[in-house]
Amino acid sequence: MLKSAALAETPPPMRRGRPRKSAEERDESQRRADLVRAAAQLFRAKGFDATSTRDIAAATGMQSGSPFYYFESKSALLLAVMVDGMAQAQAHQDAALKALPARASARDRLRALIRQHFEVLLGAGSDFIPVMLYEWRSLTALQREQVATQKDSYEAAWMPSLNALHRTGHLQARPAVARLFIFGALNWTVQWFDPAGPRSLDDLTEQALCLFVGKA
Amino acid sequence: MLKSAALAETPPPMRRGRPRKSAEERDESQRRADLVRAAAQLFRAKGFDATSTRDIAAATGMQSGSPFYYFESKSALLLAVMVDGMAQAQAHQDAALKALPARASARDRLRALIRQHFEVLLGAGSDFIPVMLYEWRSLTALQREQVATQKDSYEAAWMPSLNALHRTGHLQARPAVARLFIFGALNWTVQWFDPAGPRSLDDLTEQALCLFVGKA
DNA sequence: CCTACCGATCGGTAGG
DNA sequence: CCTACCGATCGGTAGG
Repeated sequence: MLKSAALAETPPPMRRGRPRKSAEERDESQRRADLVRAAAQLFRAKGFDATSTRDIAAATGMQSGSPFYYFESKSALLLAVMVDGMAQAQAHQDAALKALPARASARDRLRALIRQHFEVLLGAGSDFIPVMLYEWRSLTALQREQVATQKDSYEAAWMPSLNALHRTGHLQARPAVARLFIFGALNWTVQWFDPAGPRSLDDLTEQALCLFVGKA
Repeated sequence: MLKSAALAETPPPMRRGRPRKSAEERDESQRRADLVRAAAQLFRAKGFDATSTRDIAAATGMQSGSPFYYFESKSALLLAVMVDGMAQAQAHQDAALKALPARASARDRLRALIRQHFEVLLGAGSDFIPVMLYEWRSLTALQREQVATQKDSYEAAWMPSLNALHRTGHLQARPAVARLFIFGALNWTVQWFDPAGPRSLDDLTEQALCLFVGKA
């Protein structure tokens, strides 16, 4: 039962009543979350294939066979990293849009989207999305569909802003292709951005905005 | 001797005199090129770690141990793919720039650079550069330096055009950051572009140009 | 180049 | 969750 929940990755049921989980349940889901976090970090640092389930176990303080108590396969663990990551990214994006004034301009909306995307991509402890971007290949076709649905919904939220900016002539490429190029430009930053370097995420955001839709 | 040549990856010496290579030498360098091409294709399709040297041997019609007669390690084979790929890309880029009219505008120069980059990235049988872009991690630090030098030189050729377009106000982001974003946008196309799809490389080029520096 | 082989590592499982 | 283990695969080598 725990194992199938791991696959479907639905958040815990959140019933209204008081005693939600026994102590053991909380322990188990905590251990499970530890595994996902350690996996995300290792997959990002060394790649999926180069990371052994023993590495992940050790990073979580377990013995070699124990991750398979929580996940039915190494690949299910990878899926969990991606699904959790996309769910977090979507939540952040929703919050960022909701925090915007109702009459914010398309430019301001795009800025907010770019800024929060950088946060999720380059912020401290953000290994989930980079893993999703660079380890597609290691998913089965079925798993890929599942994550693709989340990704499509995440990216679709950008289209209203892009369409509006295209209408006003600020975005000069066709919005559908522009979206692909823009995500490419932003996602590629994980290859070169140095959090310890001189550039801030705010600066990066402003430069990206200038590049795609010009100044002011 | 063959092995060290494989590491340094210098093209065959090309002496002036007549009998350049014996038949065996030509055979050997042909077999070597076969290995590099097969490796590039497999590394791209399945990734470096998921490709065994046995896969590569089989794709070249050899037995399992034979690739090690030509390359001292699997990693040396990966390096060869990248070094050969960058050398080809650089040659194409030089040719594309030389084919331009002497008084071509900065916009035309950038268009030519983008167009030829797409060719090298997405054209038929172009597995070398995608491998270089997505298998960095599998190189040793020393190997990485070697390829980085080639890549720096390749990308440096874009700066005059970007600087000029910045001066005239067509490129609104700082050229140094713009270059990073632009290569991200272009390189990311290997993730989504379908050569069998409706979009042509010419169309893609024009849309990219519009996105970064606007129309006309 | 092939044949035959080695040592190491890996994902995964049984049984508790 | 741990212990103990299996079968498979892999990079690489010796010896011709």
